[in-house]
Amino acid sequence: MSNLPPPDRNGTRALLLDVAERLFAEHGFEAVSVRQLAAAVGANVAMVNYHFGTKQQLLEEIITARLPETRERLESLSRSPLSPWEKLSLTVDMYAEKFFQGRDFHRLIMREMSLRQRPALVKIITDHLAHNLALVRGFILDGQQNGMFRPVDAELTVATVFGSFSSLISHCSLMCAILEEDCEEDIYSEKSQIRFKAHLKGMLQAHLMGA
Amino acid sequence: MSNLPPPDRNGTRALLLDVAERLFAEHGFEAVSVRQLAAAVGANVAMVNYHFGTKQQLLEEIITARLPETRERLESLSRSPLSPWEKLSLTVDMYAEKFFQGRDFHRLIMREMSLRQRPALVKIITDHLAHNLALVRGFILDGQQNGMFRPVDAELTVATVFGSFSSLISHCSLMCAILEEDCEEDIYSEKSQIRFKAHLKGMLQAHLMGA
Amino acid sequence: MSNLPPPDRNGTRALLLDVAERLFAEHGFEAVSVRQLAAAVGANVAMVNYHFGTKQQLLEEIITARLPETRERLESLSRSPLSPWEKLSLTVDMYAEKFFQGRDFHRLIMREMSLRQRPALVKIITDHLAHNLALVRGFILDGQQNGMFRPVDAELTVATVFGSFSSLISHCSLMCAILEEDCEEDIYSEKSQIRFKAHLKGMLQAHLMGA
Amino acid sequence: MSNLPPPDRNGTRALLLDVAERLFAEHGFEAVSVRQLAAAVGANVAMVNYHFGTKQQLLEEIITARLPETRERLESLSRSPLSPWEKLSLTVDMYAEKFFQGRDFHRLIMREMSLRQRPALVKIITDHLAHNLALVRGFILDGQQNGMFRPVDAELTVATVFGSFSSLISHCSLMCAILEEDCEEDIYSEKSQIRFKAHLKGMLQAHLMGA
DNA sequence: GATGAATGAGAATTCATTCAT
DNA sequence: TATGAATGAATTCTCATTCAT
Repeated sequence: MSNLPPPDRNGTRALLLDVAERLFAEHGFEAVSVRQLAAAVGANVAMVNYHFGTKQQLLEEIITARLPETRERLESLSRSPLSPWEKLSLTVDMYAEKFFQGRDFHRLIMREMSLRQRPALVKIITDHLAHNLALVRGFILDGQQNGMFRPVDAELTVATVFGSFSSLISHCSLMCAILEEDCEEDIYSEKSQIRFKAHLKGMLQAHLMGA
Repeated sequence: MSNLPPPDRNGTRALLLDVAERLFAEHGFEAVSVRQLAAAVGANVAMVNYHFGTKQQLLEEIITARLPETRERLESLSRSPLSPWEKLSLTVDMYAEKFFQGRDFHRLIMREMSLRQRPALVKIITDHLAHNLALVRGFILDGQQNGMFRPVDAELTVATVFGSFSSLISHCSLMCAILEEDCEEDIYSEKSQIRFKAHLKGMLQAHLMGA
Repeated sequence: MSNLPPPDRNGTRALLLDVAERLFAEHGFEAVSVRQLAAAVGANVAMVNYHFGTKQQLLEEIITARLPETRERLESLSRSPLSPWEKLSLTVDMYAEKFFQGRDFHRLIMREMSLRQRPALVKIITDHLAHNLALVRGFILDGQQNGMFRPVDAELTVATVFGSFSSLISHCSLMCAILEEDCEEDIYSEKSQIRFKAHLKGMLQAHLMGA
Repeated sequence: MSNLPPPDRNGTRALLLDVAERLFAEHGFEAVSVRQLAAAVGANVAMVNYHFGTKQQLLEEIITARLPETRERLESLSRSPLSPWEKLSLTVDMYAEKFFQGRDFHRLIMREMSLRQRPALVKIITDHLAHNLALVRGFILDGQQNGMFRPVDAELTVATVFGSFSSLISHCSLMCAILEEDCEEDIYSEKSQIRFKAHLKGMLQAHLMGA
């Protein structure tokens, strides 16, 4: 019951985490130098190593800090007494909000997964996401067992949902072109989010429960 | 009267293109040094610059050389007298084959699109893919106009299909975990490809035409 | 209460400026590598870039730092109440001292001017020197207006004086041969300087004022 | 008595000599790459080494080929029955013509002399020029012996004449500024040459023979 | 916590030159 | 003579990291 002052009150460290997340997401981990980072937060070059040990540890901290969030929300959803379809529907809502809001973070981990550069990090990310998606798959399997859902390919259905989110976030320039938006502000607007949720839910409904 | 097979012509150059595609796909453009590349093909360090000018121009050549392929196949499909659903179905087949076979290339361009490092390259890729996806959207719109398809969100449907492919290729470690495969050989096997095609077509059918 | 003399402050930076001036003057900018420079001052290769950004910026700093000196002295001479001839005579003295003492620097800027490699730098040097020589020409024009000097070609007279200095500094091996000196120590000795001043003043006197 | 076709009828070799002289003069020996040279004459990279052995031997051939010219003309002038002043006057004419016309060559050898990079080459140039200037000094000494010239400093007088030419050629941008010409075409025009000859002869006359 | 100088490894690139054809 | 690919050394510069203050 120690009422400490908020532990990350220290400005530089928190700033570095924030700015690094954005810069890594935009240009890639290897393309952002420690000097650029330091300059971007108005700190000394040595601060990254002082606070995080190495540049890679900074990356690891960015990622591991935010990974557990989704897991917790999915698990509580899983324990709730809602119907499988309601759980799936809320899952779509939650993912949409998370991905749209934390675009940088998700672009970052998705790109990290597509590389074979830092296997330990890939494993951490993969384990987290796989656990989450297994929960989502559970919703589908539940629905199939009680006859509410048709016998679709549950794993690939989950993959399709995840891929839709992932692509919308990672390939923003392409999505702008497809959606004929002027990009960036438009594509991640509240309106777009609503449209995207409706599309995914509609498709899942047809897929799982028929028209 | 020497009708030799091109003897050693372009040996080094072609080798570099091949090996670079694989290495860039695996570790990312910035993480692969020119020295590594040269070592991997058993050539001198200077050969990359000799043949391509700069490392980035090598990347550009890799990408621009293979981009037009898909476009041509989609355009001929577009001109064919098949029904919208048949066109869509063949499109799924073609994309599956292309993505599964040319995994390295597609991982590469998808990661490139997710970065803001080389805007000119992103534009080239985006333009090509957007053109292709506009053709696919055309198939959906055609189906909707002749009453065969339901009034779904055509653009986001296309995005979902693309996202499914993209994620399957780019996030291979995650997909392995979801599909409970031992990865790599399994996930891109003939069997998986058939499964994936069936899933996508089934989902599209339910989405577009009802159960 | 430590009123230390600047202890080791700027050690490396100042050393680099000094040594680079000498090496650039002797072998030419392009022929001196950053490695050689670093080795010559016992510093790390990266120090040139750390302190000056690029090798060329080091050159620019060497040059722009010392250019203004002469200007100030000529301007104060210009404002003085001396006669035109006295001004000219003191100008010869000053130039002789400057050139003999700062041989490396002057060889450097003179060679730089003879190249078309770094136009921005050439412009800076040219502007400075042209301003200075315009002041010297002013002394001649003044003398001509008040009837003390004959109507010689003022611009080319200035050019001749400058050329004499320049050649003595830049073509040292040739000057040694002409003057039948054993070179280097002899040619830039106090004795030589006196001889050179006397020659130039004598020639100018005959040229401007008759025997 | 073999009436061969002129031996340097071979285009590439002669072209290389010409173009290299110009490029070396403009940008300096070290700044001009063999590839640039080859490109400038539309030949293959290997041609420089094929024709001249090394890049430096190309430089040496450029220089040694043209050095003897002036010597011969001065020696024949020396043997002529003209008066010392006439000889000096013709010397000024000859130098002016040579320097103005062969600017590139003279800029090149003058810059070479100001470096300590290629001592053997410096020695060859120095020996040639020193021999020539010794002849010119002889004209002055002759005039002094027969009482026509005053007892000026003969060596430095020669140095001044040489320095005037040298500076006019090497520091063209500065000379343009002093002479308020728009440069390049103007400064080396026929008119400028006449002006320069008149100035030098006038100055020498006053210096050597009084007004 | 923070600074600025310093380090050593490694990056991409360019160089003159060579060689088989 | 001429070509184009190839070589290996050397170039400038940037990197993450460290250290004394």
